[in-house]
Amino acid sequence: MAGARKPAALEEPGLEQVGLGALEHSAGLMLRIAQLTAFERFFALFGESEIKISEFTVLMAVAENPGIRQGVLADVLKIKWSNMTKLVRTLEERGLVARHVPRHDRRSVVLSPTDEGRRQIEKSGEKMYRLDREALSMLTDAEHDQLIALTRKIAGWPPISER
Amino acid sequence: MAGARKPAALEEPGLEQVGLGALEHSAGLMLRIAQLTAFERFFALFGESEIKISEFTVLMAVAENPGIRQGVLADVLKIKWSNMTKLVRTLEERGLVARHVPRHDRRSVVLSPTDEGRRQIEKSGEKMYRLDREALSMLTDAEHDQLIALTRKIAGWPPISER
DNA sequence: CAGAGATAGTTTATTTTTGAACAATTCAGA
DNA sequence: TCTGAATTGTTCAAAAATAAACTATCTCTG
Repeated sequence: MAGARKPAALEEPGLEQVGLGALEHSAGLMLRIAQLTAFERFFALFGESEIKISEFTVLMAVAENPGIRQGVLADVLKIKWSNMTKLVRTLEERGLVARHVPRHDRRSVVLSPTDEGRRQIEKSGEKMYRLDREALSMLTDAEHDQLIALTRKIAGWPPISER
Repeated sequence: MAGARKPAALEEPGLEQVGLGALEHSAGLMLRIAQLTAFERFFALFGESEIKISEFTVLMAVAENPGIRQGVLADVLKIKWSNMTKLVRTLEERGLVARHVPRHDRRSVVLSPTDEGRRQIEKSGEKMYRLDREALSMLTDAEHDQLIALTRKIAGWPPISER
């Protein structure tokens, strides 16, 4: 019927006989394809919802770091500042996070979760983690841990043990 | 001066004291952050150029699979069909790939590289792979292999050994 | 302390991506 | 064979992401 024929299910596209030759050793490309696959699967599981996954991620990050500057959060999550502005405004309008301009640096904006925001996390947090893991259910627990270790290293974050 | 303060160099954003709590165990999120980091680094190394990386990737994939249907390639590379249409047209206009409608199925379009396309690959292929590896230079060779194995598995591709 | 330059965030124009509607086939079953 | 559904690809309008210009504030240096 439409352009993309797959009904947003969890099927295999099935590389079949394609094969990308040397391209398959490009970790950058593979990283991207894997990421898109993972998100496709996640969204298929997650379905429609009020809050976007990017918004929920920011909300959770804010709850974990109350008083964080919005630009710092943007950099950590690799969200562009101009997008973060819009995203945070949405969260504020929904009463999930509060923006506050600190007296000592009136250029900046720091964020904290509202009670409603905390409630939202309480309500949906567990589901997020469950679906995130399920989207990657082709990996064993050991492989899952390996993936987290590798991605941390790529992102330049310290290994879990050192924190 | 501008929104993004970093001069597109290879600096550490330096997660510093942030820490995302449980979110750091979301492999989906980590996968995304790692992918964006890797691409950021790749582009910083790669600089300006005639051909976009997505275009070059398609060109190489076509050269590896002459006669492949454009929709199949789109699915494998996780490119939307509507984007693939535009992308392939660009490659055709530059004389790098040829489009051909096979007689037995006149709905479809199959692709093959032109001589000029092959020449382009000859010219730039090595550089691509080098920079791709360099963008992930924080990984050891063993980790790099691990990453490729994991991403293949996520994408639903067979392990290298089985091919 | 004046002022140049840097930093934080927002706004706006542009580009890119997406999704839905569409046309042209092909397929499959009555 | 005929007809309704499915496949393949394109087009186009809407949504999202990006980059560049801009405002406000802060910092540092002479």
